[in-house]
Amino acid sequence: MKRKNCCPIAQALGALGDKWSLIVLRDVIFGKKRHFNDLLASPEKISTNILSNRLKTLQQESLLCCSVDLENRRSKIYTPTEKAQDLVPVLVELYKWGEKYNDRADTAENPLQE
Amino acid sequence: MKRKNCCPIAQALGALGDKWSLIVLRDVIFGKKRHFNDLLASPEKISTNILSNRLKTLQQESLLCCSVDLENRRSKIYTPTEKAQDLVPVLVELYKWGEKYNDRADTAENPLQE
DNA sequence: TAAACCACTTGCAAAATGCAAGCTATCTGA
DNA sequence: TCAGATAGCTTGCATTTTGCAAGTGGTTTA
Repeated sequence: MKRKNCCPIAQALGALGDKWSLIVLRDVIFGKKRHFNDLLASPEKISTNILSNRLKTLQQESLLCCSVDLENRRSKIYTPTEKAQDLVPVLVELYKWGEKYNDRADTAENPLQE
Repeated sequence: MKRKNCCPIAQALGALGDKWSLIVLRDVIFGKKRHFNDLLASPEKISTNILSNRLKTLQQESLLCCSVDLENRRSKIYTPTEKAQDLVPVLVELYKWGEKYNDRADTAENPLQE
């Protein structure tokens, strides 16, 4: 969603305010996932067409860049840009909030641990 | 979207990961908007049915509470809960990110100024 | 008491998401 | 060398969410 001429929060949500973008970025940034199938394997069960679409739009937003794996040419590598790395504080605050109000945060996985 | 047994980020996005929830919360928290028509008037142009639906789901998530304006009984007052106030750091980080990567942050409104 | 106001609801179209199957290029093992 | 496996998709179609416009029903104001 294009949201020019509006407040920075709305601008940010124009790029990130959907069901999957921040999940994908979480996995790329914290989970260090780099391949399509890695991202597919997340517990949130994104489907292939949505993931494919999200990877495209995130590249268009300059949040991911894509390169070919030199040792395995059928494989592509998705890496977060600096713009994506700058979302770490957002994700950390989301994490803290989710943890505080999550019914059972104790049993959940923790993607922030490296 | 219910997302039990999953990471806090996904949990948070289950409540907030749509096109409008954080916009509404931004206006209630920073814009101090309290009435249906105030929220409708935001520059992002939410439509009445979506706003109505969002106000319901945000109440179900315990993010907003609703009361009747005692001085004007046709009017309802929506106020943020503590759970919603705890989103301030998330919104602030989103604001900073949006500002950094916004084409024209200079001309935008600033809902964080009170 | 008629008109305006506030907070919606309804109907319908368009866009996003979800599921399953299939497709193409690359690679691996016999 | 060639059948099968693998990686990264695409396609088709159903369901859900969003978007727009018009209408509704109490409340208040003139």
